[in-house]
Amino acid sequence: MRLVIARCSVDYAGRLTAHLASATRLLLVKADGSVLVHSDGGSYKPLNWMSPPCSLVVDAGDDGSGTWTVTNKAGERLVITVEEVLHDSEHDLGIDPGLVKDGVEAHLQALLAAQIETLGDGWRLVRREYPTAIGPVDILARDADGGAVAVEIKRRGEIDGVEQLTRYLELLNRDPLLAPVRGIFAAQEIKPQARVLAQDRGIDCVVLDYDALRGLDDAESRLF
Amino acid sequence: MRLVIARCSVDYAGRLTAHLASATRLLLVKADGSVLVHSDGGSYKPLNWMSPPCSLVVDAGDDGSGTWTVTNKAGERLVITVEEVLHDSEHDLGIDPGLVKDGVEAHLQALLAAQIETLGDGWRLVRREYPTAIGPVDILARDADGGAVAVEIKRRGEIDGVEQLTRYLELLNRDPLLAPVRGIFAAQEIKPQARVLAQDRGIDCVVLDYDALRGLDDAESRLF
DNA sequence: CCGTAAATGTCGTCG
DNA sequence: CGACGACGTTTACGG
Repeated sequence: MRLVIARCSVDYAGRLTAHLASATRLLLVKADGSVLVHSDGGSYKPLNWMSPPCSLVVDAGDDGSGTWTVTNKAGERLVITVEEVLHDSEHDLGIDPGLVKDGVEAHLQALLAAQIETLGDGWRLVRREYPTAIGPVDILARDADGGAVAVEIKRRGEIDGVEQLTRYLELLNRDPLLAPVRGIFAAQEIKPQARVLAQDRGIDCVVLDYDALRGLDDAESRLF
Repeated sequence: MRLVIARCSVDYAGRLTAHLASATRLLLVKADGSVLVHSDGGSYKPLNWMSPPCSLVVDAGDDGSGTWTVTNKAGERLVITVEEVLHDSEHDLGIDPGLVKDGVEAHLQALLAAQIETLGDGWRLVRREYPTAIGPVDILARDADGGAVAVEIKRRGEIDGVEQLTRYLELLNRDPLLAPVRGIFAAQEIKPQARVLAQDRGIDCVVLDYDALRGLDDAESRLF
């Protein structure tokens, strides 16, 4: 990894056209050839960048001033005009073991599938990721009376999730072995607009308590 | 901006829980207190980070080893355990003039509005950003027979865009002065699933040629 | 401040 | 490799 602090201007031409006027910035060159241009503010997103795979050609004099040109196969082009170099260092980082995540939607789905009776007494899991022509429904279950129920799970329940479940329900209800299929929209948090839309479509909303689900799961695991 | 190359492990607890095993990485501390943890690969996204506003507390010995704790108001927490510091430098960057963009969806919309006859002979533009209760439709037009047409424009046409247009059409068709309103889904590229859904809803799909639209626009501009 | 839509989205997964 | 949905999405914009 190469770290350069330089006064520079930047031009990008690719999926859009963009320009950065001259200022002092961090130029970060990664081992895979990718380049990030960071300012001293904003968020984690660089002002400008080129993602790998790409190739960097540096045309610079002894003082470091000159032109960096980064291109990729799609013909996107990032041109950095370096006027003055204030810092330049190279570092060997090695390979990163990578991030381990926990607590996302997949986990919610696994927990709820394992504890489907949370939704109602006598409920049974048919299967997770139940396939339809337009994609899999998170959970298909049967209620105590044997009626089919499609469950869509989100961390944050917004309008798109209700639309998604609506499409699934429309398809599932064409299957005479399943119809009528009820819908349940389950999320840790459900936005008011999503709730209204769900209600309008006859879809029930359930707010999931992640900690409680995890706690129950731990408790049940310990019974073995 | 402070640049630190260090062997470290990282733990994040907030919207999810995540862990990075010990390895050599770049720790980037911006003037606003935000912290980015970058490896020597991946893309512009850091392995882990904390966005501003947040506060950093460093508890370290003379050799730099110790613990960095970054917290924000929402109670999210990023803990960096520094084992060894390989580089540490501070740089004054000043304020950045910021990025100037060109050539996004707004431009597509302007071009298509100026050349609405691209969609059909005798078509007239009613207005861009035609307001509805749930937000503005990109373009409202009248075809050669005077029938109302709502146009939704995307750079990449995916399923969400069709849903969006569907909601607009539902509302517009309640207006007796407009109904019946046809829908057109226009994009530089339309995904197969979006096309299928659009067809199912009676919405026509149009693939836009950005270069051709721009070319026509330039050609017409030159006539003045 | 909330809600919606766009993004040079990026990232995983699965066919 | 492409399609699709999630994301600690982030970011910009409008009410």
